[in-house]
Amino acid sequence: MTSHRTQRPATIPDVAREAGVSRSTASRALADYGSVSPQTRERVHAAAGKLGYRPNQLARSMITGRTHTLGVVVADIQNPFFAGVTRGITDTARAAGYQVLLANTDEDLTQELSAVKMLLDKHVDGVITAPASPSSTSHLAALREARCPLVLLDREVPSLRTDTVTVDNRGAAEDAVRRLLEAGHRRIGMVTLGGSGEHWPHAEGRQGETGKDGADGQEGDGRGPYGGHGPGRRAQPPAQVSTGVERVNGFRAALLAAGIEDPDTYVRLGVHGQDPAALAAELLSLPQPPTALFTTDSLIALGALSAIQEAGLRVPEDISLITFDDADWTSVIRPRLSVVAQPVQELGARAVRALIARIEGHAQAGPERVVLDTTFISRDSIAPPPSC
Amino acid sequence: MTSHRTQRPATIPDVAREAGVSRSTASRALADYGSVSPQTRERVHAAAGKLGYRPNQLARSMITGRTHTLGVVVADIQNPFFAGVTRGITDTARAAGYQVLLANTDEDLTQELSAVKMLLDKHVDGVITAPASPSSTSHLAALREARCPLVLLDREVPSLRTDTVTVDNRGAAEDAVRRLLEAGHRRIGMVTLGGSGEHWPHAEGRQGETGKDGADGQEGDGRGPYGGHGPGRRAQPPAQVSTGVERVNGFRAALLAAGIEDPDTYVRLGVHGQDPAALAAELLSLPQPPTALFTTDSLIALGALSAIQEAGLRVPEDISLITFDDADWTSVIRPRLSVVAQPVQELGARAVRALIARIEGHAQAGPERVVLDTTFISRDSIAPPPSC
DNA sequence: GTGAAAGCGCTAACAA
DNA sequence: TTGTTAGCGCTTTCAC
Repeated sequence: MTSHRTQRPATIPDVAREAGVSRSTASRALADYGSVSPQTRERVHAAAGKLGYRPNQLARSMITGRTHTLGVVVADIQNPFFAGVTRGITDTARAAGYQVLLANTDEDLTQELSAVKMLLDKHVDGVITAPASPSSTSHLAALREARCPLVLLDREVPSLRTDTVTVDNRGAAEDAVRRLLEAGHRRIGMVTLGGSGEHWPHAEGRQGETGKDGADGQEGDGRGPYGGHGPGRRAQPPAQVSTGVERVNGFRAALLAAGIEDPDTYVRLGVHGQDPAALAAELLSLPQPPTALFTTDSLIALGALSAIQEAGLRVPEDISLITFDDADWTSVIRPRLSVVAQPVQELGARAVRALIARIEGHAQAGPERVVLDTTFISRDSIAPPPSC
Repeated sequence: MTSHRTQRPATIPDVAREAGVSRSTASRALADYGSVSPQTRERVHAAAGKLGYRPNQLARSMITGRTHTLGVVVADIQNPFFAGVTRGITDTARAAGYQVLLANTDEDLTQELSAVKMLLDKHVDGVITAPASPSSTSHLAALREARCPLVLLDREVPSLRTDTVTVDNRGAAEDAVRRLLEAGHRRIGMVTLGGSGEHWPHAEGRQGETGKDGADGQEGDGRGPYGGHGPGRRAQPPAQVSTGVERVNGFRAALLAAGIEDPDTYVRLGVHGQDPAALAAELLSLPQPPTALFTTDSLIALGALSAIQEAGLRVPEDISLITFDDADWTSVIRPRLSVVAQPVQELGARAVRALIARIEGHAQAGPERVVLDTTFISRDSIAPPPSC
């Protein structure tokens, strides 16, 4: 009964035997560390090739503590924003020799929690996430405890002091809304989904019943008033508290700067899962409805569009519209939508680079904070308000 | 120098010591196998809880040969079709206690190859993929060799005799085109991207310069003529050769059945990466342009829409349009698009279930072939041809 | 029902 | 430069 050697995958002992060296020499030659003479190296590789040797990554990982796997936790891969981000992540990771373990959470804290636990159990080398909550972050702290690097994407959690990759949400929103103001609009509505409701703090000003913010509350900064500024070169903006909230703050700043006293009248900050169309419809059915709408992602824009049509209104004659996220359809529908484009793939790519830098030890000492520029793409969905 | 026990994660020996049992007993109690007395079991679990013990999945996997990880290889997560499928996959996998390792290929065979290799190296328990080519399948055969179950999604490779989850592309296309015919159209165009060009066989009939089909060529079926049939209850359709090609065949069958002699005149089967808008524009600039267009995914529909607008045409007055895939925007643009909706999440879910059944050994003997129903959603993009 | 001992495939001290 | 030895954390015979 001769054993078939092709049956069982070849192991280091097999290669060592074939090459006539010891296991450790074979290992050194194959994993490319320590010192091996060129000839032996050659011989070992030849033997490995001949036997079709593939290192058992499981065994290797157990020793080295590296799995070359990145954990990615996002709310919803079906949202074009996250789809683009994920695309950027997987591509960049692969190019750097890392694989990606993906989990959806639907903005649900419980799912996020168990996802992170799983990732930790699987010994990922690092985690990228857009956290559902800035306050309930014990699972994220657990990552630190396990010495598992973490990069926050799209959303910041100041209390965490970890690497982040975001866009300047406040500035971008402010800039976008200013375009609406410049077109002559005074009643401007905003529809956004602020994450999982109670978890995220509400925006500055009245709208808020607060909701415990900042949590562990080191780093009390980032809450102060924010000097208006345009896009482009600028000083480091303060830490953002929540993507949705920051955008509301930018919105409000723009209106305030234009002398509009009660900027919150037309703000609808919904919770995740709420129907954006209903939120928009609510605004449109007001006695003095807004003459322009600002939405914070392409899915919400779709809802707004739906409500606008339902109300028998036309864009931009009756109502102007700007949205975050340059989804593929925004330039095909008529009128084409003016948008705040986020560099989605780049966001993912930068997150991966920051994470790998951290993993491989060539990152700066403190947390790195990457803030990418958005691009306003002017198309046909903005016109002066109908009364003008 | 007392060692801090919270520093290093607790291991089985730690738990065993704490519970006052042997390693093997602890292992048995924790992994829940063999026989352990209820009391010991209790004691071990208590100890584990106290120490915050988490099993090292790497070590466990090395022994058991199971990683509880599924490999997923898709062309492009940014395509809403794959985003939906991936969503279905991750959700179903998580519910079943599996994680998902994701890879994008951009329909590139080389990337698909290395992705599969990586997944194998990572010892995934199974792989789900929408293969880029039906002929170059050596990497997929390698999966079988490594006893790694494989489920094909959206596309079939008859030579592989493995589980597949698809929709009835031919029937769905035929049905959709029939709607166009019933509206009075005779010049119907089709724009599709057929995967990576040379890899996929061309459609039946003239269009084809062939391209080696079927490859290893066991199972020569699935190429014969295909009796027309509606959606819904039906006999098992023959194996599909390529999603794109099958749809072309359905298209052609419908036209032929309607007595149109030269159904290929307005068919544009592009290769991946080609600009769908250009393909559509080409059709529209013909001396006798089509009065209706049929596209095979939402991205192509966007391209077609773009070309239609460029040509100064209106939907549906000047030209009718039907597309595969009920992307979110199709029901919001005006006119709303009539579509062939695929059960995207369900496709992913079924693929996971088939795969896990295979992995866990409770699957039928032969390959399972799941063919899901599509749904035609009638909206406003179909009208009689302008000349009528 | 429980424990002792072996071993998965690999890397990493330490010698030589 | 190379070989010897030990051991990562776990499961799993095999005795008892």
